[in-house]
Amino acid sequence: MNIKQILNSNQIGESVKLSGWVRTRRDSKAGLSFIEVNDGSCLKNIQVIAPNTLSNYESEILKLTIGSSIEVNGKIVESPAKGQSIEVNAENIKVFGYADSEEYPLQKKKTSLEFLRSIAHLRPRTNTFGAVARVRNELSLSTHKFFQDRGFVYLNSPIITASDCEGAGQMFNVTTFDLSHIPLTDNKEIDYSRDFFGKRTNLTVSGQLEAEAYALALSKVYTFGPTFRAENSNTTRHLAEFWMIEPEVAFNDLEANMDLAQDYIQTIIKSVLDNCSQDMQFFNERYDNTIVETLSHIVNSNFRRLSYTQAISILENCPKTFEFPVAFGLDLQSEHERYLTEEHFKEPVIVYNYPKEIKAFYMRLNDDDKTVAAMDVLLPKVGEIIGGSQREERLDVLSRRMQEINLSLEEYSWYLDLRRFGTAPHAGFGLGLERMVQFVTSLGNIRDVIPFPRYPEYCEF
RNA sequence: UCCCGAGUAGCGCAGCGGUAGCGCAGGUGACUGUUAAUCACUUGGUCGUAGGUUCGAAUCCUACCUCGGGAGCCA
Repeated sequence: MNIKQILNSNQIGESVKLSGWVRTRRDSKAGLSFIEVNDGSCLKNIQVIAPNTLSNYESEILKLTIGSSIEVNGKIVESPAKGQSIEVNAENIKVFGYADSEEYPLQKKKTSLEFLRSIAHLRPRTNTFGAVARVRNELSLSTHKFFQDRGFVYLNSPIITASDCEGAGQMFNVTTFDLSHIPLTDNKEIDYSRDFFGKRTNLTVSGQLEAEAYALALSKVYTFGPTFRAENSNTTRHLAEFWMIEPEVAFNDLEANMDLAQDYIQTIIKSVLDNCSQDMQFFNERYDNTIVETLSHIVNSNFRRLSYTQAISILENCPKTFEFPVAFGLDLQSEHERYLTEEHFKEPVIVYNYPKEIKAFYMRLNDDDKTVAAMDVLLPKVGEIIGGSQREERLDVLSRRMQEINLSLEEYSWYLDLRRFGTAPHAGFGLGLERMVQFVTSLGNIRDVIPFPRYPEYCEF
């Protein structure tokens, strides 16, 4: 049994075997040692009582340090002391490995998240990172549950792609070239025809285009995979490698898309509140004493929906002065989004119908010919957690918009085929998993909610 | 990439022109069904790097490096 099961079972008198890592050891002159063991199954440790009658008490138990790994066989008993209702009386303890306390960096003391980032291979052994890992897992699991329950098909969109898709930012080049001897054409340009795929290829920045192909066949699909952006962005909410969830639904319009986004966010947050209450209590106590309340509120109330035009109007008429100008046609800056969601409404906000000039070519042009059916879901603190839209399903309109921004119709012919043959209205969005984890755990830096973060100038472990 | 801020013992920090200190961790001892145990003692630092100013620099100046926060880009 793992420690979570033992603590929940309350089977007094039962024999158990448990394994884990020592969080602390206290010795008593009464002839026993208290060993708190954690195995990551839950936030809580279990207290193991090691009597000095154990054959290896002097030789091994008294040498157990924080971080040592052990296996315990013993009996579950009621604890005579305060602090825990049950504990395990050890009948034998096997030591797998010690952790020299002069060298092991995790001791009973405060450590900063920045320092822990430098020991990312050991930080999962802390309360915070254990809790983050479990919450992240719950968000992933409930994501699959949410979509599966609604008849979506899980789609594995390609990681390597040849489409220089949607200008979603700088891409990582994928090549097998010997970079010190790159083949050149007669014009001294890189000869990608001699590369592995015979053309220039990159890591995906979005599975959306491929998801559209499958949505226009299976009706409802979602992708959930790694995404790569080579943008030189150094912030608390950007990573070069992150995980994105992208549902795509045929016959949905923008309204249905917003409904889906809200339902999805509320559902996965609720499942974290329901299934990770101990971890959430920890974040509430240690990081943000309003987070559980905030999340509960979000689960139970509709997101505020307003058009871009309405958002501009609110910003123009608000008493706050902004660093960046506010006007129709200009994109909303971070400070504007934050004002809307953190100060004005103090809850999640969905802004929709943006000017076409500031949004991607595939977003459906509205009848006003000025705006597109785009939507961004904004959350307090993390900002944009979802970007999505109803897609342009009209072949002529889509072709025209692509030509306007000089996209090659030939290269995207397969994408245009989707409109050429049996086109249908459809919509979807992308949600950054890490931003969701960040929001739910209330941790300030996205680098602390992914096991091994990758960002400019940093790819350790 | 730009704008701020910070780099002092393993970790968290104070010192801000006179030659380095506190807390925690570690070590030793005492005490204890203990619980971030407690108490006493104790190890440990060429103050990010390289220059410069000064009789004298952790403290002032310059450059660089690293980290953090904010901005842009976005998920």
